[in-house]
Amino acid sequence: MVVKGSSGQGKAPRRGASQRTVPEARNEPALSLERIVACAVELLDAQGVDGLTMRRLADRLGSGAMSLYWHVGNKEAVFDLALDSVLEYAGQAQATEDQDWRGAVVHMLEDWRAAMLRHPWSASLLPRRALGPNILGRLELLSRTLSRAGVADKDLNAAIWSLWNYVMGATITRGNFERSDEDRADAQQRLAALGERYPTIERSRLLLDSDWDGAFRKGLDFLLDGLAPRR
Amino acid sequence: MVVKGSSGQGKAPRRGASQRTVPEARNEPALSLERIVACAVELLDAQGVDGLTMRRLADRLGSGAMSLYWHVGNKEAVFDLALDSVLEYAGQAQATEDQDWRGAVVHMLEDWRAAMLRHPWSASLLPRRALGPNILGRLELLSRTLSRAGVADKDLNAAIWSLWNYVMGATITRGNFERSDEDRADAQQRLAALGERYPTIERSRLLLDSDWDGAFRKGLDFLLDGLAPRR
DNA sequence: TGATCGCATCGTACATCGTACGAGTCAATC
DNA sequence: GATTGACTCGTACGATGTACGATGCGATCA
Repeated sequence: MVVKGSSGQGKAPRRGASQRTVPEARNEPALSLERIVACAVELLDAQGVDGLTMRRLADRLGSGAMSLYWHVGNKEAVFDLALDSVLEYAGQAQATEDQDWRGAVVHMLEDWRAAMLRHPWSASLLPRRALGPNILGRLELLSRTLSRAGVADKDLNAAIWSLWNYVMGATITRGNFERSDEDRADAQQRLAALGERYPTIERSRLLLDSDWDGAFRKGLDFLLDGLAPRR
Repeated sequence: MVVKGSSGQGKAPRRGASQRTVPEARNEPALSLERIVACAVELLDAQGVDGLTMRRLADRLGSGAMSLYWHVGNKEAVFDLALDSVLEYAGQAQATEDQDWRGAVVHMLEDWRAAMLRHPWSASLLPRRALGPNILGRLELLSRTLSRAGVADKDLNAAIWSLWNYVMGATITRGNFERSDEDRADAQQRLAALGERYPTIERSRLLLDSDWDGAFRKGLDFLLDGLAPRR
């Protein structure tokens, strides 16, 4: 059993009422794709992208490193699965039917951004062709909502990508500047040292105390105004 | 001599008219930060992010692997320097004085995007706090131009980040979907297989033949309309 | 002239990584 | 009882980033 590419969820091992004896020498509940992915997310949260090693992951799961490869194919797949698993979206069904399409779109995109900010490593995993079911689901929802809101078919793709791009960029940027206080101090000092070369951004304290959330909301509104004007 | 962080460019070795004899046993022109960075970019262009190894880089430069560490500190620094070096912008001085501020902004941002698309690896390096001089320069230019165009100080940071975010996201997304035909066929097939779950994005062929450039331009225009309305 | 010193280069060595390979263990089936 | 297939894991290999120390060089100073 191998999950290739980014798409996979394998069938869970069936194991009935009877317990395996060896793998869980005393307590470990046996490997499964779900456990692996969940544990990978934990590890990424705790140690960041570089902290995720197949060996460490296996240790945490109480198994041998090579056992993982029955379930996942390779490390790339672990990354892809972890990323997609973090981007699940609950509000699929209900909100769509609202006539408040704009509220629905904003809600989904803000939730998206929030999810990624909860897991800062996710931003650095984005630059890869990972189109798991959750990501596709969000795209589908976005697409359907905009379409229902009256965006013409010929403008639909442009609208979707503009919004998606905006969210991606905002998340990545935000993640970059949300480092430790120490890093922030570093940046300030470096900028001050080069102050005369970059007077405008130094004066506006661009790197230091921008209102990220406000800026995100504002830009999003402008985009929506343009893409699908409030009638 | 060590370039720490992302900011550095060290002074070039001074070497007068006389040649060193050992390092360039016959032909190699001696190590320098510039040569290292330029060669790193070449290597990244040719082999992608994973293709860049200190050993390979050193080989190309005709030197030993450890020699690089006199100039760069660590591999991270090489990445940061390569990224920034690719983002140089020529149009600094002249365009700024134009009254056509909007043209200047659009030009700079499109040039930015173009530069990153010329070097597809740059997108995957973005999610890191790399603020080299060229990136800062672009931010400064953007900032100054918008300010001069009449954007109020209190709105300035939000405007800058919205634009920056948009460009980042667009570039990263575009890079992801510009893979080989083979990958594209893969995606198509995968989507078709799951067709019934994602009918809307399948119908619009979202992943296949979107007009990236057009979408980019359109979204950018909307953003600019909102952020700094044409009077 | 020789001694000293800072810049720069590089060989060796080590820890760590992803993972190929194949042997092992079990439950279910024949 | 033999076979099969799902699953686990120990060992091993090649590659990587880089710490460390040895080495050579030109310039400076005695």
